[in-house]
Amino acid sequence: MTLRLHNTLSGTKEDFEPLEEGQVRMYTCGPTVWNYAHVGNLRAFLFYDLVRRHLRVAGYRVTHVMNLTDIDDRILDQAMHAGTTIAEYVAPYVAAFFEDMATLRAERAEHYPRATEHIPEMVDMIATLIENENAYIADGDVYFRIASFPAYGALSHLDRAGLKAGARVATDKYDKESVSDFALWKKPQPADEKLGAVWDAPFGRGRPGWHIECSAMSRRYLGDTLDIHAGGVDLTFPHHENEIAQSEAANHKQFARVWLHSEFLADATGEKMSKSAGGFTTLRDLVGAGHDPLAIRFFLIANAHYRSRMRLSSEALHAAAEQVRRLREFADRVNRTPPAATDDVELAQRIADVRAAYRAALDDDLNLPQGVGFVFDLIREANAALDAGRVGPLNKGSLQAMLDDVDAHVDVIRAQEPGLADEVERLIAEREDARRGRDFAKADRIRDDLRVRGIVLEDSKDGVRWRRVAPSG
RNA sequence: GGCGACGUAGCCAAGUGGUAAGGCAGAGGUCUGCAAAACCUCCAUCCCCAGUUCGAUUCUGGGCGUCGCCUCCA
Repeated sequence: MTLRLHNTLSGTKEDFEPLEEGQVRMYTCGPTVWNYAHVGNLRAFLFYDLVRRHLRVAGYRVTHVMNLTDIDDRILDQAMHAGTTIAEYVAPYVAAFFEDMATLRAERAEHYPRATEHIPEMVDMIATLIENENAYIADGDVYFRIASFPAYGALSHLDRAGLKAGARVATDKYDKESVSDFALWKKPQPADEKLGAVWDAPFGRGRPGWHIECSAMSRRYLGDTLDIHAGGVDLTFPHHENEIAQSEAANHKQFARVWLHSEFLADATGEKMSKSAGGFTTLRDLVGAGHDPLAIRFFLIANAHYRSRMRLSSEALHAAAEQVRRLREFADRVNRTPPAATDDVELAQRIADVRAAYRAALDDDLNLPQGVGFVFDLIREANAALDAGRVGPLNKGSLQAMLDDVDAHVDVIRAQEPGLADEVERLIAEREDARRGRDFAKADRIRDDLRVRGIVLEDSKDGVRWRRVAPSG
């Protein structure tokens, strides 16, 4: 089975083959830590997580780099208003980013380079570009000369004529040769020194532009050519286009072989969620409203294909929560059901087919929603087989293996909230004591308290089981 | 103005040139002391029009609608 990925560069799905056999070098655009990430940002970050997980399922070793943009205009503005340095301003948002990623069970990348810690790499690359006349100095700023890079526009399929005709072009407050030339380095503004946002460079003191960090840091950690570069669609132009121009002009090598772009998440009104536009929802908002992080994770990666736009709604989130519940309930049932004496041959074949179909769906440009659909089909059949006592030892093993296949991507089935299980088990034991002592008031109080916290108890003849639901008051 | 995407049941959503996965919600039923879980049954002809085709939701053209990029943006 070959992994096929939709490459923005060609606009088609291509068989994936890394440069070095068995080893994938992947760079993904991370957060600008000027605020909390909103769930739209997180959709992209979880998409990266899905890519790296499936690459490993497909047998590759992965070196994944995700940058943290810790200097840009917004950060400068905010730090100035807060009367602090950019480093201090950014610290809590960096921490929040890692917390959010952990809450959503994203695997850690191998490297999280920060822009401000890689100024020498950027200065070095800019110097090369100036030397090669791909860049020029104008009034203390350094700009990339797009005219020197004929391939400019290949990724986003925008030609420069189109850019010039655009209704919204930069005003000429800068002394640029061409309106679409972009900044590599910016001369210091009066406040920058106090903000801790000025560095020395042979071409003058100042700070880096936004795009250069990705070119410089990806080269530092992954070399001249990346197997995969991923980001949100809105980064295609100009950010990724500019990265290509900088890197290829400086390195004379292809920058990234495959470009993956994830679609954005829309808010409830159907419009793109965006920080600058105002209304946006953070993970904290959703969790505070009682949504289970596992459901949010499942919604963000499995509700729709990564190249489809998706709308955030409480109904969709609830549906995702139910799907997670169903997966976990089923896994739990398979695990605790003693196998029947014999295996069901037809069921065995179905499980094998579904496992193959699931894998094929993921190999086909990471179609997790489709793969999950196949799995839910089988869960219904397997539940019926369990009802009928037709699940033998081999069947049980392959059902567990199938769930492992799915959890390799979704990672919500075996996930446990640390410490929760112990506490709930303790309260259940306390409640059982109370019931034995005929203290039903206390027993019911414990059950009600847990219900408020989002834990439902189910009494069955095999004992008490518990599960997580949305908290209720 | 330029470029592009999308429009599938109440909601989310996959998909295919041969009469449309899955989840949520809803209705009825089985099981159960009750509840829960689980299972069974029911619930769409794919925005509109024209064309290509034996046959189109799937291809082409037009229309309508929604949205994105062209500016910071995952």
